Amino acid sequence: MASVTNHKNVPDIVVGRLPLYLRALGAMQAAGKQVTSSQELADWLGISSAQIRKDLSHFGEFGKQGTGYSVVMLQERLRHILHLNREWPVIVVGAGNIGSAIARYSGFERRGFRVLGVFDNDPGKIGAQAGPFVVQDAARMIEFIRERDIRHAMLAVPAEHAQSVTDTLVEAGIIAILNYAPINLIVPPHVHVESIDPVVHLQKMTFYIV
Amino acid sequence: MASVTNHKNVPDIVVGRLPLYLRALGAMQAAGKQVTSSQELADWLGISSAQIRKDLSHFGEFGKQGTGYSVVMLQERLRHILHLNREWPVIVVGAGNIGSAIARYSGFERRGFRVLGVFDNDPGKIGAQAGPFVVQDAARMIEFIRERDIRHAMLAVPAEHAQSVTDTLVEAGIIAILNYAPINLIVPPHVHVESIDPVVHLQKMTFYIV
DNA sequence: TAGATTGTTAATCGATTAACAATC
DNA sequence: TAGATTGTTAATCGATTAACAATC
Repeated sequence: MASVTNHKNVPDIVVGRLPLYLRALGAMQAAGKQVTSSQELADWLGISSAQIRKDLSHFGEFGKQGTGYSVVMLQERLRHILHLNREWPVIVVGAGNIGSAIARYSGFERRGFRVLGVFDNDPGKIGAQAGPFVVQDAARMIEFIRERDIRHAMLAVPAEHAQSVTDTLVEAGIIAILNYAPINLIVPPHVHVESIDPVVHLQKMTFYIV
Repeated sequence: MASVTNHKNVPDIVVGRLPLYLRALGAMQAAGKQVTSSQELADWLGISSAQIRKDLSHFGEFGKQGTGYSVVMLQERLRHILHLNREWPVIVVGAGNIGSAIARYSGFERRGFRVLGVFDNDPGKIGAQAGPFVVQDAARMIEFIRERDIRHAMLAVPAEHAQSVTDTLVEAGIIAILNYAPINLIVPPHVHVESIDPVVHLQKMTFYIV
C-alpha cells in the first residue's frame, strides 16, 4: 500500500484529474449523496471506472469493496493529497477586463484559495475598485508577496507585458502562475504555469465543425 | 501524401496542439520572422521537434528540407485545417462577471471569432451595456441563434443553470460550447464542450507545492 | 557541394482498459 | 450468504521519440 505522502512518481496527467474528481464529489455532496462508486464517478465525468480506481491507487486505498467510497471522506483525502487542507493566498495581477472579473469572482474561497490583492501599473487603474479590492500599485507587489509568503498568482496583463511581469513574480517568490495571456511564458524549472486561452479552445472545437 | 481534407483519423490530442502552433506562429510573425523550423517552434513551445513534425504530417507536407517552414504559409495551412479561414459568429450567455469580461475582450476577431450578442435572463441585466453590447433577453436566444446559424457559444452562467441553458443552446443548434461553469455538462455526441475552470488549474499546481 | 531540416519509420515509452481475486 | 465493488495485474492501446534517408 502506497503512503499518501509518496507523491514522487505520480504522472502529471493523473494529478490533473484529481481536481475534477474533487469537483464531482462536491456536486455529489451538494446533491445529498453519502456514498459513491468508481462507476458512478466515471459516469459523472465521462471516463472509465478503471481509470478512477487506478488514479486513486497511486495514493492509497480509500474505498470499501462492495460499497464504494464515502463522498465526504474521499473529498478529504483528495484535498489532503492536493494540499488543499489549508487556504492558499493568491494575488491577481492586472486589473483589466479579465483581472477585474477574477477579483469579483467569489468561487475561490470555497475551493481552497483566497484573493488577497489586485495589482496594476496603470495610474488610471491604481486606487480604483475591483470587486471588494482597491487596485494597488504594481510597484508594491514584490513586497506584498514576500511579506505574506504568497505562492500563487493569476496573471491577467496584456500579452506584451506578461513575460516581464512573470519575471518579477518569480523573483518575488511566486511558484504557481495561472496565465491568462495568450503567450507561452518562460519560467525556471521550479515554477509551475497553467494557461487559459479561450480562443485556443474555440479553435480546437472548430476543427470538428463542418 | 495525405490530403489536407483527410481529417478522419487525427488524434484529438494532436488537434488540441494545432491552435498552440498557430499562436506561436502569430507571435513569430509579429516578431518579424519569415521562416521557422520544427526545432525553433519546439523550443518556443517547450515540446519536441519530432512531435511537431509528426503532428503536421497528419495533414500534409508544409515544409522544405534544409529550410523549414514559411511562417505565413504554415499559419495559412493551419487556419485552413482548423476551419479558421472564415470568421465564426459566437454568442455569450450570461452577463455576470465573466460573461461581461468576455464581451469586452477584443482578442477574438483577430483569431477567427466574432461575438454577435450577449444574453441573460435576469431582468436587472437585460438592456444593460456589456462592453459594446446591449444585454438581450435570453428568451430571444434560440431565435437569434437560428437566424444567424450560430454554432459557437461561450457559457458563463451560474453553475446551477448551466445544464438547462446548455440544453436550450443545443436545441437551438449550437454544437461548440466553451463552458465557464465549474460542472460537467452532459451533451449529445455531436456537441463539443471545452471547459475552463481556473480553480481546477490552481488546485493542480498546488499538488506540487510543499 | 556541404549543411540543414523535413517527413516518416520503427522503437520506446507511457497511459488506459479489461479482468479478476479479494473482501466488504 | 450472495451481490457488489475495490485494488491490482497484465494486456492492450496509443502517443512520443530517436533516427535517418530524402532532398532542398
